[in-house]
Amino acid sequence: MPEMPEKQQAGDERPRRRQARGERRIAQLLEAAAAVFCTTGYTAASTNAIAREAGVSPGTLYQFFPNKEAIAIELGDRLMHEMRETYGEALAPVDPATPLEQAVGAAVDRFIAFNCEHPVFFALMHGPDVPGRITEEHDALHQTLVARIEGLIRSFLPGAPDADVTRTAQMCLGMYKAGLELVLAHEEAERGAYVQELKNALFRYLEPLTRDGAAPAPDLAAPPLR
Amino acid sequence: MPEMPEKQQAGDERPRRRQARGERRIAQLLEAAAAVFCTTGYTAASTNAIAREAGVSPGTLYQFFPNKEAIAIELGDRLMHEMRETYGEALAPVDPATPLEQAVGAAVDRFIAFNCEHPVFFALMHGPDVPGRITEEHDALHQTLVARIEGLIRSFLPGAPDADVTRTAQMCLGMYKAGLELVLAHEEAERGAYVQELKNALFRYLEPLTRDGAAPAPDLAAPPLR
Amino acid sequence: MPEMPEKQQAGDERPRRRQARGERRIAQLLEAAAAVFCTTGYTAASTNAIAREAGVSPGTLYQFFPNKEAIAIELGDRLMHEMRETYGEALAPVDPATPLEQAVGAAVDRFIAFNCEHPVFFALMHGPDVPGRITEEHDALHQTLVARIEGLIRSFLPGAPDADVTRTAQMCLGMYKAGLELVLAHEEAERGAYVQELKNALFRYLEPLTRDGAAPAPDLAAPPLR
Amino acid sequence: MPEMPEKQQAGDERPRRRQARGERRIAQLLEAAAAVFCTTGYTAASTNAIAREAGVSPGTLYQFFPNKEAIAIELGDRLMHEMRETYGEALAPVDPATPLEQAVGAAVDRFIAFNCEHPVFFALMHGPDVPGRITEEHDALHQTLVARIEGLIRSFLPGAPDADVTRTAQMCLGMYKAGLELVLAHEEAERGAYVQELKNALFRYLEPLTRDGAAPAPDLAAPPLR
DNA sequence: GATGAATGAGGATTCATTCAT
DNA sequence: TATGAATGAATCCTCATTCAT
Repeated sequence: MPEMPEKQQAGDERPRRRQARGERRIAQLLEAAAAVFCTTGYTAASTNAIAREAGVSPGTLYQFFPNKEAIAIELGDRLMHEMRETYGEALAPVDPATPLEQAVGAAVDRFIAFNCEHPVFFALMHGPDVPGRITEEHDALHQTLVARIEGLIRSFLPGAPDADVTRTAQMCLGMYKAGLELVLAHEEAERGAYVQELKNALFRYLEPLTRDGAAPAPDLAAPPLR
Repeated sequence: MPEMPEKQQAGDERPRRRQARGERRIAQLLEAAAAVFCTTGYTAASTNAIAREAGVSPGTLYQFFPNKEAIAIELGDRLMHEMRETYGEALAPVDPATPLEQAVGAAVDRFIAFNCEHPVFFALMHGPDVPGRITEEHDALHQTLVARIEGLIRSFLPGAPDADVTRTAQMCLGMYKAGLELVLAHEEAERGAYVQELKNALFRYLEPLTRDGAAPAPDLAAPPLR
Repeated sequence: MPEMPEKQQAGDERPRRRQARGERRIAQLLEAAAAVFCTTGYTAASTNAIAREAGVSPGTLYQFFPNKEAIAIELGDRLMHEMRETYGEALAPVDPATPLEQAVGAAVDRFIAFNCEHPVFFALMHGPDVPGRITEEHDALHQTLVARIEGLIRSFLPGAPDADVTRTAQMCLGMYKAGLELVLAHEEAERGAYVQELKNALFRYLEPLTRDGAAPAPDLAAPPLR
Repeated sequence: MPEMPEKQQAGDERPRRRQARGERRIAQLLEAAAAVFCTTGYTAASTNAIAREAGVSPGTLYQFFPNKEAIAIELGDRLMHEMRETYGEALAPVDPATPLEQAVGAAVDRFIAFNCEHPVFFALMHGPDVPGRITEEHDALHQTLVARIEGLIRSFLPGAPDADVTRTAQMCLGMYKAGLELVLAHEEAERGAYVQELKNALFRYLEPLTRDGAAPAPDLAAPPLR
């Protein structure tokens, strides 16, 4: 047992040196996984395909990840990390005085820009195509995004009840995803038009909420508008 | 259904009866496929599983459908057919005088009701989880739905340019899908709240369009950010 | 549903005709499995190897057996069936007047003969090499054999308590197996000598039990022999 | 650790210390191997699992053992060594005057006690479950045990021919193994009963041999049946 | 039409072993 | 020495599809 303590105690350098290669491999594998997820979708992606794409043998992949889901989770984590690094803690750090349309517009632009830089993002967000089968990695990503949107919403609606904010955030995320799908499906001018459409939809959805403090929505349900 | 008679010129009865049996088989298979798509998702569904679920041999399945996609296409077609039968040609046959919120509310309710009666609908709408890989059946379904929504929108905006109507319809469908996902993911009161939220989002998105005829939207595009 | 009853009702011919091929395949696969189990042992045997030995593809094997264990179970069942067919319900149908040594000798001879004709028997009896990991098929085989030996013992010791009979039978089976291993490991004269040795051991083990009715063994434990 | 420079021409200390570390590693690995063999069985045990259990990398394992079999061989050797250390050269150093039942009882008790202290013993004794595939380590263990039993038998039957003694020893070992399996498979009182049963079987098997000097067994072969 | 057998490539995963550090 | 990365064949098993009956 006292086999390696003398070198160990210093810190955590030692294990690192070995992992240099490994760390590179992991990055390589995640990159490959991203590519495969993008082209085939998460469900249809195979670990063998990922390994092949990464130019390593299947065994090597399994040295670093126990299975496909673990890869997706790690990928999602890194994506979230990068998003946080790039855009700060909230999706958009807004001061409440910012006009809503500006905040929404900026958030959408960032969201889309981020996705264009990291196309896997989209693939991971959609995850397996079964509603019931929520896998861990998909959910983690989803929850993180919802939390970020909640933060954004709260900066405009400080007093709103949690449940309402969550619901609104979920709805916004859904609209984001739907809009993103449309944006990605088009090009050039049409793409721009869809970007605008998404901004419109979100702005209009949120705008009424900011008019009266407490009530999260002047629901058009019972005696709704007017 | 009497789609290919030109080859069967001679008899009328024989082919009929044969087709009768075939029709039943096909219905059986589609029902089974629906069940399997719902539980495992389209991508992960296997033809063998569908055949098993239908209580027939794999060979029989392939006597009626050349492959998995064909099953999904036929399933989508029938779904669309049924929707048309149930709800008429437009998603909601509206008279332009109907208040928008009412029209939207009714359309959402129908949409959700239809999906609850035909859960495959959701599975098929989402289809394979890759954006680029638009499969035929998914697309057919999608186009049909878009067309229906376009009809609905046109009844409110008779003079709007095609491109704008299409874009709006696409956006609406995306919001529908996103909202449906949220609705299905919750239960009881919360589900109801999400239904309302979806209605709100759609109404608010569409409402400005109805205020001025020509301009599809008093876009917050032009003078927006500032 | 009323798709095939008219042919079905007659009996069970129809399904059979199809299964003729399948039945043959099953026999073929079991034969191959027997060969593989014999050469590589149960634990190390692979389903692919069995399929290869049978000259079929892996998929075919899985059409008939869900996994390796199922093959072993079926193999064991057939073996037991054959044993019953060949030797009757008891391992040796004895009349209590038969001298014990004769009964033992006959039983051993049959046991060995049976094993020589069906070498898998040995492989299956030993099963996976972990004591705790008793697999179903090994256990089934074991229990059946114990039961048969119990029957044999009871014909000599009608009044013995169940627990004692079982224990004795287990011991006999253990000795049988151990002896068989030695017999198979040798050839010619030496093999014969081991056969005799096994008979001796069993006879001497059982002989004292037959001398006094009730007591299963004049135990050499406390004041043993003398 | 500063142990590498010169090959090892002169010093006594240097090599020693190197071996010291190596010895510890080896012991560590063997211990781990024992644990793994016990839980998964020899055939199913993997070198990676052994290394993991030992807390070392696979590479380290292969620095000391060329393969799995070598581990088993070394493990068996050490086991035999320990047995010799603990119980002396013969399985039981008996003076011919000792009553047989006492000698047998003591030997069985020791055998079982040893196995309880070293559960691998059992796993190694059974080894790969194929009769033909006698692996080296299994055989070594087996031969050693047989030799020890031969010694024991000879102390009672000084004049018996080698072949007979060997055969008897082999048979005894087989019975031992079979009995041990039963003993381990039961607990509490039942376990004790099986221990007794094993003693009975061995004693009764050997007892006739001690009655007349020359003939190894008053075989029930020649004038037996009758 | 219907069946069930057959296929073989491909899925995830593990393994004994080797190699660079 | 020791490590951990790497390998690639082999594990079990499934799948879409075809074929003989």
